[in-house]
Amino acid sequence: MSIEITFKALSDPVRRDIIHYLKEGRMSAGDIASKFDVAFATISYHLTILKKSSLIRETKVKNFVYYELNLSVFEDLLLWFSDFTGGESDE
Amino acid sequence: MSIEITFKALSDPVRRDIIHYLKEGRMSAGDIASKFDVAFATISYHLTILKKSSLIRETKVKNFVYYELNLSVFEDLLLWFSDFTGGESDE
DNA sequence: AAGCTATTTAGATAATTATCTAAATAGATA
DNA sequence: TATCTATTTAGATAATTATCTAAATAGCTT
Repeated sequence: MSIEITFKALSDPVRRDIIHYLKEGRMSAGDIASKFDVAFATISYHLTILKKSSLIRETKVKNFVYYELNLSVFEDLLLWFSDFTGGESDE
Repeated sequence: MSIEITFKALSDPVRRDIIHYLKEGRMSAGDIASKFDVAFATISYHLTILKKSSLIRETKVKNFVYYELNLSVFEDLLLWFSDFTGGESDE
């Protein structure tokens, strides 16, 4: 996981909304897209970025593509932050 | 604190490097800038963005401007992430 | 006041990113 | 096979962002 790619992925409101929806469980690309007022292809673009960041992963079933959160990356991020709040100032 | 502004602030590598330096303690704008190979004014721009996100705060002493981390915002972010990972209170 | 020192602001430009429409791909079904 | 459904890719464009140089601000020191 690259923190660069991950933070870039999280820096867009549409992408944060997507991961919020995925908190409730896996969804198909189409179902995700239908929640937004932007073009289908735009959501596909955002899903690709989220996938590259490993924040989500895909599963193909029939001709659907389902997406779900990859929680282990969120835990890595928690760790990144706790480095600041934790108190150890040792490199 | 707006999560939008905060994530945007964290999405740039120079800004993440700045907060990394500030982990060691407060520093003047000039000392921060001297760590980077970009123009002074560029670092000033980044400091403004970090300040707007409340990730850092400034203190003016003489004609220096010192910056330091604002840890409470990091804790808010920790909370934002733990919402995904299941929370720390429920095991 | 004049001249430093530290930092920010302005204005311009290059690079990156988000968005759109249209076309392409891939699997499912008649 | 032809066609439908779901999704992605391509190409274009608009919006945003990071960067630079030059000028401005503000506080110190003599």
